[in-house]
Amino acid sequence: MKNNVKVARVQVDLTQAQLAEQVGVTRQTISLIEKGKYNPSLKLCLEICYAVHKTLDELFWVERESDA
Amino acid sequence: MKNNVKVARVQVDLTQAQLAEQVGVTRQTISLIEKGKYNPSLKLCLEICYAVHKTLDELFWVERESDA
DNA sequence: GAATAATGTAATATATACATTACATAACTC
DNA sequence: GAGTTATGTAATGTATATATTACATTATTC
Repeated sequence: MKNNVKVARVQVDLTQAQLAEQVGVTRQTISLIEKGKYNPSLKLCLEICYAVHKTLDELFWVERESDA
Repeated sequence: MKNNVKVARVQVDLTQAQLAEQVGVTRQTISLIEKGKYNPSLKLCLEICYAVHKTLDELFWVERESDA
């Protein structure tokens, strides 16, 4: 679950803790999402988008892996 | 969790069952997502995007509700 | 370089996405 | 209108996203 949350968060000058509070989750959840270790819910993805002023595609889009 | 999955699915001429099989979930899951009763995971959202040839923003973006 | 802030991460608990099974209704075809 | 296909949805079980608590490590600041 690679994504661009960390870069976008730093761009708007928020710490993990601040972003977490804005979107209503814990700091640990933000950390794990940035590390790609969680598969976040759509709702949480949208909240993060709003907080850092980006769209879903900008933060979370990944091209399909070439078919097996 | 309003979204545009149903319209996009019909455009590529897939039934709920066919889409479900392509993305690796059950038909019930697709039905509930289309009905807006599930908050799907990012991974599943991406799989659906690939199957119907749309992006996250096209299928799942919703503007932030005006702040309270 | 000590104090503080920011981040990584582990252990355990809880909520919920999703599966499974099943049945009911709606729409389409003969 | 009977048979089939597509869809809605309920009950129960399982996997996992997320919370909570806690501690360690890595900047940053004085």
